[in-house]
Amino acid sequence: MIVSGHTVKQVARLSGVSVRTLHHYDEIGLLKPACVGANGYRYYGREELLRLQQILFHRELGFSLEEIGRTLDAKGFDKVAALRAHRAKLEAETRRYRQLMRTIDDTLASLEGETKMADTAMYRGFDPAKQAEYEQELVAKGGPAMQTHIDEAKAGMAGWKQSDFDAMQAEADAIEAGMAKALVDGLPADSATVVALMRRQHAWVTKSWNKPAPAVAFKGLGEMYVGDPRFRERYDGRQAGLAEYMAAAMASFADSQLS
Amino acid sequence: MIVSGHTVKQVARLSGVSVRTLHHYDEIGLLKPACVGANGYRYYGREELLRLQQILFHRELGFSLEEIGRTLDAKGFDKVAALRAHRAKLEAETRRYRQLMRTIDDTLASLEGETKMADTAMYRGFDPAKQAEYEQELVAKGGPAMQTHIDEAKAGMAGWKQSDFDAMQAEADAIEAGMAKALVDGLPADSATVVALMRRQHAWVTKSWNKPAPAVAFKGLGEMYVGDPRFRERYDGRQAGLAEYMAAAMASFADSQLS
DNA sequence: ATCAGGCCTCACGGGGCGTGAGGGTCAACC
DNA sequence: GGTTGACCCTCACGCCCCGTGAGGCCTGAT
Repeated sequence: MIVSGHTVKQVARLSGVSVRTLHHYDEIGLLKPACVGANGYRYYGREELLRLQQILFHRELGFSLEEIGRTLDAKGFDKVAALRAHRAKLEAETRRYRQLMRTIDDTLASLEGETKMADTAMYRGFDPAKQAEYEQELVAKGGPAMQTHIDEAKAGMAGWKQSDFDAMQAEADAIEAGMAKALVDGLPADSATVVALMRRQHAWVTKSWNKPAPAVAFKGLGEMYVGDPRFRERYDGRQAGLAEYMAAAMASFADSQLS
Repeated sequence: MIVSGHTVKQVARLSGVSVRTLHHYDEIGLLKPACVGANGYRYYGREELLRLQQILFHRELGFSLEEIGRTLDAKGFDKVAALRAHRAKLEAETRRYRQLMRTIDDTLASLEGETKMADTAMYRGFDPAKQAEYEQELVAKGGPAMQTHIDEAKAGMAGWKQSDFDAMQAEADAIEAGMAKALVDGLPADSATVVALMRRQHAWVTKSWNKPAPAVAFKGLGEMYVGDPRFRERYDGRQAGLAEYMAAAMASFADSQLS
């Protein structure tokens, strides 16, 4: 058998990661060499280089190595779609950076001009999860900010594949079923069971938006279930009163857990 | 004594960090509360909020908590200058992100068009330390890229204070003294002693440039010591032939260590 | 034959918190 | 004046992602 390809050092140089990192990735099964020589040497081929690129992108975006592995190994994983999603996230990050730069400018102005700055304004841009809140601060409750959220959600989902949608559908279905049962059982919106479901709901929204939903937005989403006929139909069609029940649970959850 | 200020949770909400993180920062002495109640509660004031903001900026830029502490506690620390430096780094990061996005676009094109991509091109933008090399790839050796480096170096140094300069001066002086001695002793440019000094020199350049010097640039810097009369005067004034000796050592180091 | 410069496998450690366990405190309402 | 429930505290263990040797084999050029 002809052994060819790049050695660890070569891959390290190409990609900028350390040799130790490659060893580690091999250890945990994240990136296995194309083949291993009789001497135990690792050899990487083009496919592995591409996979490493994917890994680095995901890592750049803050995923854990385990998540990355699961994502890349999920069947139906679409490289093209994933790359597009990465692009979108990078754009979001650059937006966040711009926000940070503005925060710096504001702080500078406040330091030089001796004008006082609101406590909340000092941290704009640090927490990605709070980014949306700042946006909402600007346009007041409701308004166009919600639209922004939805737009970003769409941008994030651009990188998905059928299997992802299927999985998300399944989870949504499970949550709705649980909520329908809770409703029928007459559980209060803040009962442990419902709170647990809301936790899943929040995780679901987080995933589908590609970022944690801030409390206000989560609550607003719940209100949308009641207000928007398409949503209302969907929920009430499954179980009478489910839309309102969901909204109540989400509001309660938002107030209690995410405050 | 009147105890007032923000509690941990409040600070956590304002800044987006976890309560545990605040505890941790207190533990390691990075961010102490303004005062601690008789009950042991931590209370943070405006000054602490500002310090936390500084910490978050530094953290965002990848500094270790220890480094952050030392920087913030260094007397003569200039908030304004530091903020300006942060801005510069954020700009650099956005540039890197743009590079990453371009890499994505290239990869996408290569995936869709079935055209092959150079192995090196696949990783553009991942390793900040290699960023400069990509820049140099574009403008060929020497040229305007060097200028870019110098400009960025200046931008980085904008965030320094007198004490920093003093420390850097001292280190530079020590290195030069060591090199002068090595020269007098007739040590070859690749002797262990000299290599050790070069390691310090490289670290020094890394610090003064706020990022690791790529091999080509390090070598180029050495050449500048010979070519630029101001540098030449400085070195040869200390010890005849030192400029050339430094250049030779740096070139050798660049070739051997950083290749 | 030698020798630098890769390569390998352990194995320890360390930064930056997450995550309980176990237990006080405080404001508010009964 | 109790009882919540939401805070607060202090340990202390653990996890992730490697950095950093130590100790030893491979290999290609001199």
